[in-house]
Amino acid sequence: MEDTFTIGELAKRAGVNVQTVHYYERRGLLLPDGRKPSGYRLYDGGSLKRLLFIRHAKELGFTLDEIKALLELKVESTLACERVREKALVKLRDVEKKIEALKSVEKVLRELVEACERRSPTEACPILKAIEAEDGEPEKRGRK
Amino acid sequence: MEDTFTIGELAKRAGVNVQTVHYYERRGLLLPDGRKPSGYRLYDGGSLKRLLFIRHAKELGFTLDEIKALLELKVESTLACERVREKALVKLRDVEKKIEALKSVEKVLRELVEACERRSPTEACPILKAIEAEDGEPEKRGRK
DNA sequence: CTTGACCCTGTACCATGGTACAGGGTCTAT
DNA sequence: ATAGACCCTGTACCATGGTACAGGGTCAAG
Repeated sequence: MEDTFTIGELAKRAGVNVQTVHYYERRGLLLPDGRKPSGYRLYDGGSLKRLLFIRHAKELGFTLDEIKALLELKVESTLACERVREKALVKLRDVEKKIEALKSVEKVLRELVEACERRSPTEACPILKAIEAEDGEPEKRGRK
Repeated sequence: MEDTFTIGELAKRAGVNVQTVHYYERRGLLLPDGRKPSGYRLYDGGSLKRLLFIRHAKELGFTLDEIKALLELKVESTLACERVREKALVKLRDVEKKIEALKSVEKVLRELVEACERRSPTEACPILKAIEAEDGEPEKRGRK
């Protein structure tokens, strides 16, 4: 009936390690529910859920600070849903942007690799040539 | 005809700042072509190309260590092309994997936001519920 | 010949998300 | 009652890619 456990068990159940739980505590994301007289931290099922929440949110690309904010929103639960949705939406736009950026990188890399396969044996490496050439700001030379 | 310039000019032409050039030097990516008697570093057009190469390769998602390896391959140029292609290919697979991971994150976030919009006003926030529920390892309870 | 912009070296610091270690105390099984 | 596994606090360290600052020297213009 005492469904409380030590930090080691909590960590194992959540699939993180003990120092990480300490770290989250330092960062204000997860406080123990109590302490034994010896000073050992005690956690209950709610803590485990919270820790799993942290882990899952991290997988969705939220930073620890963002997760902290989400956890704080949970507390003032009723009005929070709209704000949670907004945060998720912002994160969604973020993720979409990252995907677009990576896709253009992917395209360039793919073209480079293909150019490399097509090259005649005497030519210099087209990948290196291409990376050199690809330019951002022309910036005319001539001293300032 | 002395087409050499100081670190400040090099940095400006490449669009990075001076400390970054120092940093790349510490990391072994870009050494000055010489020094003035005063100790001022001198760079030439080749350095600029090299620095731009670094910048572009970074945009393609290579780390500084990987870029260093590419630059070293350039030196032993002839046989290098195949190895450059392999590195680019590895990076391409990397990028593809990142895109896939982000897409599944995108999907989850999108579903959450949509669920949130559909929810009846009395229900708790479905995003928070979903993040809690989403589980990795069930790991039956009962102490070890 | 002084002022300001630039350069030098060396070191420390930033964020991010942890990991590791030192020097203890506690708990549990044998 | 002692070994080994676990816990405590506090601090330092890791990678990554820089940025900033201190305490100087140099260079060009006016």
